[in-house]
Amino acid sequence: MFSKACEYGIRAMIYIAQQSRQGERVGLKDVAQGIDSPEAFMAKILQALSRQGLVQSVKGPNGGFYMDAPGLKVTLAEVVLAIDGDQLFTGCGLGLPECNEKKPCPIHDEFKLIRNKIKSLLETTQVGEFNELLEKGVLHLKRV
Amino acid sequence: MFSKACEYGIRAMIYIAQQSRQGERVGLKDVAQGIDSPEAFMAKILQALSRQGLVQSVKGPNGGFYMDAPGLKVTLAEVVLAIDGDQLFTGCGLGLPECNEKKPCPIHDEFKLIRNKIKSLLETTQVGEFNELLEKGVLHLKRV
DNA sequence: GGAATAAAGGATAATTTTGTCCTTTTATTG
DNA sequence: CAATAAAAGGACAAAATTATCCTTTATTCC
Repeated sequence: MFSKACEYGIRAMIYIAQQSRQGERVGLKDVAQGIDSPEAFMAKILQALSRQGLVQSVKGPNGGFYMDAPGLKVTLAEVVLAIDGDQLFTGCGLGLPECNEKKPCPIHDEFKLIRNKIKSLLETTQVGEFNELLEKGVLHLKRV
Repeated sequence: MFSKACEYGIRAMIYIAQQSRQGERVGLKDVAQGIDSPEAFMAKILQALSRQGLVQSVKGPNGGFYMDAPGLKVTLAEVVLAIDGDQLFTGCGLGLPECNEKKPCPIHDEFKLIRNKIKSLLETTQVGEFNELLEKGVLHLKRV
C-alpha cells in the first residue's frame, strides 16, 4: 500500500508528535529506535519531511525534531503525499496511464470507492491524535 | 497498491478470458499488445500463473494461453495472491511485523476495514465477468 | 572563540523489482 | 520424420527502492 519510506515516515511523524510535547526535541537516534527503523534511512526521510515543512528541526546540541501546534494537525494524507506522491490517491488500480469515466478499466468504479475511503481516512487522521493512547501503551509503533 | 507484475497479470487474465472463448488460444505477443505490457516480462508473469494453474497453456504451433470453463471463474484475489502474495490482505498498513488487536498500530482498525473491502472486492470479481463489456468497448485494458 | 553535538547533504552500496535476451522443451503440421 | 511455432526456463541488465557511510553546516555550551 505504502512504500517502506512512507511507512517509516508516518510512524516517525506520529512518534515525534507524541514525544515532542511542550517543545521538547527528539533526536534522530531516538526516533529510529522508537519506531524500529534503520537510522540513516530514517534521517533521509525526516530530512525530506523537514524540507517540506511537515516537521520542524533544530541542529546542534539539544537539537532534534519537534512539532509546533499546527504540526500536530498535519494529516497522514499530507505525509503520504510528501513521500509517495499522489499515485495512491489518483492512480488506476490496474496501472492504466489513463483511466476515467470515459475509458474505465474493469474495476474503475469499485476502486474509486475504495481509494476514496483510503483518502478520507488519511485526510481525517492527524499525526497528533494518538498521543494519549500511545502513552497508555494501547497503541504501538514498533514490535517490542 | 499492486506491483506492476500484478497489474499486468490481472489485465492479462481478463484479456485472455475475453479472447479465448470457445477454446481459442491467445499468443503471448497478442496478450502483451492487448494490454500494453512488455512482452518478455509478460511471458514471465504468464509462466508463473500457468505454473499455478490459473491459466492454461499449450506449446507449439497454434499454441498459446487460454481458459477452461472453471478458469473463467478465477477471482482477482487468486491472481493477486499468486503474484504479490498475501501481504495486501494480511499486512499492517504501517508495516509493523506484528500488528493485531492485542498490539495494534494507530490505524489498525480503520485499515482492517479498508483491507476487508479490497479483499471482498477482489474475491467477488472473476476474470471472466467483463467479457461482454470489453467486447462492446465500454471497458478498457490499455491506453489506446 | 573553540569544542562538541546533531541535523543536512552527498556519494555510494545492497536489494528488489522490472525488463530483456537467448536457449530449451514441447507440440503441430506438412 | 523434419521443419516450424510457441511457451518454459535460465541468465543477465536496468531501474527503482532501501539502506549505509562520510562530510558539511548550524547550533549550543563552555
